[in-house]
Amino acid sequence: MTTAAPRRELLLTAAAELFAARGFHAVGIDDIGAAAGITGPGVYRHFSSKQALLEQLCERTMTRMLALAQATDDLDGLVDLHVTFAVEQRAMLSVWVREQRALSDEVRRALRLRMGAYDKVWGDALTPLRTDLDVDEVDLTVRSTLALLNTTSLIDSPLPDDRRVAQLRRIALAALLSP
Amino acid sequence: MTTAAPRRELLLTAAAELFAARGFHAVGIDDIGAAAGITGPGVYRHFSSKQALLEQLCERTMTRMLALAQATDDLDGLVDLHVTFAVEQRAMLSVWVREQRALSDEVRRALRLRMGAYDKVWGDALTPLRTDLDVDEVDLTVRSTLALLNTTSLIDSPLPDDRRVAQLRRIALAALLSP
DNA sequence: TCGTGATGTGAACGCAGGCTAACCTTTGCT
DNA sequence: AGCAAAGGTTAGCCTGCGTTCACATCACGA
Repeated sequence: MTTAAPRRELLLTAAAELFAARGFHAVGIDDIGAAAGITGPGVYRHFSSKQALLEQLCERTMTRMLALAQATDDLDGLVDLHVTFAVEQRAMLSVWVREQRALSDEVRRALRLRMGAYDKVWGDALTPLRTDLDVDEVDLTVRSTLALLNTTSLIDSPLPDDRRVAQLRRIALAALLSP
Repeated sequence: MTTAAPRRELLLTAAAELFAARGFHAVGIDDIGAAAGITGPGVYRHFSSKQALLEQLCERTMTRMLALAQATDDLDGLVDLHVTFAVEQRAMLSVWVREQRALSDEVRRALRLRMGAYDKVWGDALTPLRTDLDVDEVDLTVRSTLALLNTTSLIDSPLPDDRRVAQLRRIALAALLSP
């Protein structure tokens, strides 16, 4: 018997799946509740609103990613990290990519800031390897590559996960390093 | 004095901008009308519903892109085409990337089919150049690269358009061709 | 000049869906 | 035991917004 996953956790992961599959607006509070084994209004015992749920979701994902990235410092490691994350946390990434605008301005700004810090880690790792590019070009390169990896969450390929990861690593490194 | 743009056109471009900026659900029918110089209900003289408007938008964009791509046959040309398109039609692409799920199943399926045809043009151009990859890997490579270019529409960089285009071309070709 | 179709307007309708209210059970502490 | 807090339930409120209606206006061919 699995250790009782607290309802709050159930709700978060259920919501992530649903948002990823159908989109924030197409998912009702009742759907979220049901997916976690309770009725709609029960959700409000754990989150103050549907938006707040989305915010928690983005917040915690971003925080985790940033922490891991800051503990890594070579580009290879960063690519590995992000690719693995993109494959494992597919749902969360597709939510982040597509539902940002459903967040309050305030929260969105805060998350963008942290996203900027994440980009910076990558930029710092890439800059010494690409002396042929200026700052803005490095930045565009980093952000495009991350966009590639993130949007991957929207693609379903017949490839098994391991080969998918391998191929994505190669593509990402090519995009970053080819002069 | 500019030649009178028919209202229908005005509505389409206005809607594209608005959807891109705020998202389909956050834009009201009144907003769309206002941006084209009429009131909300007036929109229904030209489109049967808000969804139908979105559908037309996606439909026409996809059709244009596919036609252009099929008239091109080398990979360089395709990359040029898509990069240019991504920079010029930023709004449309961001709508396509993020609002697909607001479409009816029927229309979405139809558009996905055409998107598949577009991917295939790229795949056919890439396959002979990447004999080291199998079919599925070629496919993932193509789709990732397209995803990269598409999502670029969401990134704003201080780079002027021409340098942006140049850098994106390089990145895309690297992603496609580096072994 | 009149009739007709195309286009636009303000007012109002209907309803989906997020959220609140009122109430019930269970748990655990004193 | 007994009280409070946590966590669920059903019923219902209420607002926003897509859509419809009834009515003006204009362009224009007969």
